[in-house]
Amino acid sequence: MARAATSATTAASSVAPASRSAPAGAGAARQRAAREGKERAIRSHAERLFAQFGFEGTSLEGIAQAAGMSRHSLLYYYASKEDLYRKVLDDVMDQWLASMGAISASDSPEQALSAYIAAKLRFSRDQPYGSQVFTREVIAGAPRYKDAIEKRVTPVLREDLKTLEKWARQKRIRRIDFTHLMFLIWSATQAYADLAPQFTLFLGKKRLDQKDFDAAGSVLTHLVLAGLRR
Amino acid sequence: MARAATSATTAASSVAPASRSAPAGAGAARQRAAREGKERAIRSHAERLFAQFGFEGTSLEGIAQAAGMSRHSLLYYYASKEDLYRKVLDDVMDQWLASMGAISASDSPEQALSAYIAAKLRFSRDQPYGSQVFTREVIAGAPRYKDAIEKRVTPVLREDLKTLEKWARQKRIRRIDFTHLMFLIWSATQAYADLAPQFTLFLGKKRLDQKDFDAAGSVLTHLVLAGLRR
DNA sequence: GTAAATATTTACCAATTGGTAAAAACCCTT
DNA sequence: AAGGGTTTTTACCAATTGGTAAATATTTAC
Repeated sequence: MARAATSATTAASSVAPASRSAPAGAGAARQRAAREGKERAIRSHAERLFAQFGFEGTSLEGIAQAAGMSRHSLLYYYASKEDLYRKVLDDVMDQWLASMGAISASDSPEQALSAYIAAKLRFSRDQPYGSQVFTREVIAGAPRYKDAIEKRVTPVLREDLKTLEKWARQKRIRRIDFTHLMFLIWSATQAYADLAPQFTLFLGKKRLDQKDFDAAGSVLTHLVLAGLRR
Repeated sequence: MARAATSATTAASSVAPASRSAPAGAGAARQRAAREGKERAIRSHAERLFAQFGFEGTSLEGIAQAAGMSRHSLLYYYASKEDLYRKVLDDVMDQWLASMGAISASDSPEQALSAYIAAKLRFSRDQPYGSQVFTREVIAGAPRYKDAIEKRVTPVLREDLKTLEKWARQKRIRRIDFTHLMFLIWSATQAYADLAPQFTLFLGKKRLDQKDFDAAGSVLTHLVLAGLRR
């Protein structure tokens, strides 16, 4: 009954129709571009479906259909479901690291933390599916991505802790338990992607808009800065 | 598809056994107790497995096996997978409402909010699986439990908002966006159930202990109270 | 002991799952 | 136009899925 992950309409999407009036010799390049486009399309649809139905609940058939190809073609590009899943999460991590970065140690604590929170919220707004896939993986105990989390997320968090610790030594912020502060910022910002359905339900609207994200940022930033004031 | 035609079997049979004024009927009581025990066992194992694998990723076979019975016996107690799933979430909601309650309007804001945060964290500690099932459902867009969330969670949240609003009018707390404040408290406390695997990974331990929950409560309470100070 | 309710087992089913192997079609370079 | 690499299609497969129906066993009440 995985009808859930299988879109009824075969129509599908994506994959730009290879512009063929390309100069001679560019055939290989066009081919490569087409391939990359297809792989990107696959990962993008997979991300959306994994977010909604989880790893086990998403079928390759459903992903392939959404991407406008057969399951067998999909398996030509990705060796297995788990392979695809991991590459989707790789994408998420890449984009997360690219858009986030660590807490800027050179700015003032107020500036740096505001910017950090804003960036994290922007990520939730722009990459809700990726965020959801990530959270689902974590809830399940990270059975397929533990190593990558350990290797890519943990170091960044540790770096941030050092920055906060330094500011505390300089008496620029109050010393509290910075680990749990980071957990709080992480979870509160993450929630605007993961728990958006619940939030919209309560707010009585279809989707969160920019105002909601602004308000969320204001509240969280205000609380964090107030809590760190000496 | 065909699941619409199924039901009424268990519901009908559980209607009062024709009030026989016979001497006690200790046998029937024992039988009823045994049945309740089995149903509780089923729901409890189902909760754990739904938390780990989600609705689609959990098989009735797996639940039945964990509960020490055949899939067919399980289907005797619960008409379908979705029926069982919803009843698991009913349990979660019951326990949540019983252990939480609204923000106490009669206490001082500081007292009431501290108690509220502590209770929510206790729930995350004591019912991590239920919390996870709930969050998974929300991430997926609450396709199977939207009504109950709307009916049972939303009113409580609204009540809490009114309390905060009242305090603000009385100038006992600073007026901020209380809706997003509630979202923040919800997500931050919820995270200690849902994201525990990530937190333990970072903390380098197997499971969160009481100290972690205490520290989490301290940080969150401190931030909330500091942010609400006028 | 017997009838009736309660519970479990057996038998069966159609659909879907992820994946392999090989043949066929397509496209690019020469 | 031919050869070679790249994609897609066809054919298969064994396992698992949730669910129904009926037969059987077990327990309870009389």
